[in-house]
Amino acid sequence: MSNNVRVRFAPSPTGPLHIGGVRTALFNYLFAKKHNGTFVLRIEDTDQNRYVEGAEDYIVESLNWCGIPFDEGPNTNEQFSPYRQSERKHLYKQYAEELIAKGKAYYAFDTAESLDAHRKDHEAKGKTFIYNWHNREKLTNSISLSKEEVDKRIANGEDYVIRFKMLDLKNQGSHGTIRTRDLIRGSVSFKMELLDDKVIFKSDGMPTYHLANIVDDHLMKISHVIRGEEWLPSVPLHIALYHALGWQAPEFAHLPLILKPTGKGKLSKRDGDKLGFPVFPLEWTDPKTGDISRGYKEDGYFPEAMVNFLAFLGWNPGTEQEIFSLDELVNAFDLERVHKAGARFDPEKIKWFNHHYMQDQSNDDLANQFKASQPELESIDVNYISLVVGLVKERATFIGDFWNLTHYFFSAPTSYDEKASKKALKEGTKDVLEKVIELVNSVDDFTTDNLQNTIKGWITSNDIGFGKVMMPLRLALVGALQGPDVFDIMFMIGKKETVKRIENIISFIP
RNA sequence: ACUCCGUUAGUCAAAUGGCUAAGACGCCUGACUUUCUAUCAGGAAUUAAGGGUUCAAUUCCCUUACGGAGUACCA
Repeated sequence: MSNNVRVRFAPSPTGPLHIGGVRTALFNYLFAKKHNGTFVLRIEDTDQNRYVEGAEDYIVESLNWCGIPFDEGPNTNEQFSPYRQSERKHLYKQYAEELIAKGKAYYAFDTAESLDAHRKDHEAKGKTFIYNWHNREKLTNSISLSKEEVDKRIANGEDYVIRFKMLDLKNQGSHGTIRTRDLIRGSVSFKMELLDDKVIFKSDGMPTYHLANIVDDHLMKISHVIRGEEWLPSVPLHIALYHALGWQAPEFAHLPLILKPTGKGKLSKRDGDKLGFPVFPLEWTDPKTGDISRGYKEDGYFPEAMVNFLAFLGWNPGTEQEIFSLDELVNAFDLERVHKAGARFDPEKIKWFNHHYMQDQSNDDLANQFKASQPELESIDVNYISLVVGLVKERATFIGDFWNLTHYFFSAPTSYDEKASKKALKEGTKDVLEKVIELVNSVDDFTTDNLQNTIKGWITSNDIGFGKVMMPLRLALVGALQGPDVFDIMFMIGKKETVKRIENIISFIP
């Protein structure tokens, strides 16, 4: 596995890229980079009905925002292009026909309605309709029909699909099982007799996922297929297809699914709406309905935080280290350490990662982001904002938290928190604050240290009790009982403003 | 219903056929003779159940339960 590692992320452009898809892409990326391989993006747009305008661009932008760009893909002029299946349409039919010629596939004329009827009929009897070896001779296809009849139907332009002959009793004799090795799950086996004859080529002239997928993986020399667990049941089909075409199958690795934070099933857009967190990397506007789905980026998450969090959903390094840069992830990543069981999505934990990555950024960087996001700060010196940010950033998770945390650095409080007032404003508070004004005025060199020494000195020498002074003082400056060190706040807003705010609250006290 | 996959605290999860089953998020408590959503210190909480194999099982095997996925001319 040196330089021959080629992996692909192969989404369908049917809407915004789901967070689970991002994780799949991430694991592909990590695996590729770990082995000095190539990460390919292939757009699987074989279903024209489900194509959604803008979805492909969204996928590309999302990967870029996450910092996991592809090496080959649409609009890169690489040797295996094109990378959109719709542009590779001409490639697939010949392989379907090759399979027919080899007796491994056949034409089928059954209409969707008649198959539906069969399914309903079976269901009513408590059985499952499977189109395969046990009934294919009774259905309408090139096995049950004469060659003339088949030719005639095709010549008449009748709709047909091509089905893969999954198990051929005449040639394969026993039913048996098909066994394979999955890089994550180990040995996996399937009973051949229960498998159905899947449609590999549709009546609209397009291949189905299964055919297009293996043809492209083969042609693009994909060495490892890393995809979601929902594909595990298709593995026997894919392996049989590789065999039938005389190709070597790639290695498979099926990733565990990402589950809802609570309740049953896999994570869906609805869970995000209900519980108030995004399930998409970027904001998405539905081109048809105009509905907007929020994105991690717009909600204030840093891509590093999301990537770090996602990496730990279904994988861990086996050490106690949790904070990983992308490079460190590449180094540590190993498919063997990927879990088999589905992982519940925890919106709280990704916040914790975000908080952590916030602390890593410089005050200046954060100040610039803060300033850009808050109209009130337009005329404020960014250096001042930077100092403010430095005082509060350890209690912020998002840039969007800053305003709530710091507005009193920029303008005086216009009201006082009711509960805090009850707690802080007691009998005698007025006198205490009046004395504090005196003390503040007496500090000529207005620094945090000088303020602190003066006021704390006064408190201790008069044996007053810190709470009696500090709480009303904080309330005067902030409007609530929150924020960083009171002396830092006084220093930042300056002597004049400090005095003004204390006078304000004195006049507020009845 | 059938097929496949899975199951360590509320969640993400580590570990080994054998000492008190890591760590993180969250939660609770305390501290910081000034607040807190921060910080620090503590705490509660887990091997799904039942059978085997074994001197010994969370680890290996079986059964049950539960969970997930798939059973489309969707991917």
